[in-house]
Amino acid sequence: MGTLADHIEAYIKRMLRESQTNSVELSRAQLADTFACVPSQINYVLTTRFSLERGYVVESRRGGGGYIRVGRVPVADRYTHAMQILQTIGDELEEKQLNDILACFRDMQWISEIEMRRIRGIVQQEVSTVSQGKELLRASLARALLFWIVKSAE
Amino acid sequence: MGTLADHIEAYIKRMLRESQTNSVELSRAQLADTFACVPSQINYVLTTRFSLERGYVVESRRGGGGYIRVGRVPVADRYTHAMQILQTIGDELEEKQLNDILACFRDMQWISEIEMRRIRGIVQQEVSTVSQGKELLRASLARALLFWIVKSAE
DNA sequence: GAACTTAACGTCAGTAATAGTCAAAGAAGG
DNA sequence: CCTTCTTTGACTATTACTGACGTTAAGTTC
Repeated sequence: MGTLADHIEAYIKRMLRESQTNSVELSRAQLADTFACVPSQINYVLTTRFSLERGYVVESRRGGGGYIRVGRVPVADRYTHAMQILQTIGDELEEKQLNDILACFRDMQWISEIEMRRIRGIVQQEVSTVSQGKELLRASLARALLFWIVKSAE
Repeated sequence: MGTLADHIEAYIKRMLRESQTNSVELSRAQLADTFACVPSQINYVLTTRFSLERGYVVESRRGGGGYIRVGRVPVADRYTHAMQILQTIGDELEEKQLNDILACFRDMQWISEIEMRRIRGIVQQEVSTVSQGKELLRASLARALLFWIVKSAE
């Protein structure tokens, strides 16, 4: 006997399975009405169950004709490993750790030597623009760029 | 389905694609009539969807024989243009500005619709992990990812 | 050619329709 | 108990659309 959030999650996932396009468009208010709950409950379900890490992208628009679109991003098996490594990146990332990860990606031939240098360059460039929170920014940038590459390779 | 504004936007973009000259001339009153709306709705669409930030120029003239001309911003060298846009990103970047840049990149066919969503997803994901400096982080992430794409396309 | 008329387009503020955020209360499980 | 997950609702932000009123250009009349 699941919670309300579980039911809403299942409902959206069923819609996704039934859609040909791998994405569905919802109306927050209408969905909330269907499940007789407050609209913000829908946001709760989306943030807890349909995160990028779990393989979903959520877009939305407010105002008249607003909507919420939930899309499935396929996660290929051969990149599961790469994703696992990305998930080891914590809040902060030292330059040395970044180099380790880049070396790992290069060794796995997920990126080339040139791309490795390019990533280092971009990250260094961006990190040098801030005076505080360099490790935080480095972690975000590394995750973002490597995630992009992993996803693009699919 | 989309809103009225979305339809008018699509209509104008189709006209633009079909025109060889990279620009189209409209009659506000006539267009409003076609879509059965008030004329100012056309202005709304033009300011929200065809801004300079998104890579369009709009000229118009009032009075008898008045017109509205919508054109794509002239792009001599696509790479240069992309870099120029990236350089307009300052220290901070609001979500709205990011959307404009992404829309512009998509309209220039530098990125696909799917890639646009992916970037939005990655940036949202990363930005949501911090409590402060969201605009700062968004600016860095956007620059890094888009720079990566531009460089990779060279 | 000044005044008037007509035909465009522009602005702005208000209303309605959506969605997002956040903190606090409640429930469930250890 | 204590922690973590769920649920709620008050408040906020964004987007779409309309209509009244303003501005500009071209044509017409005398």
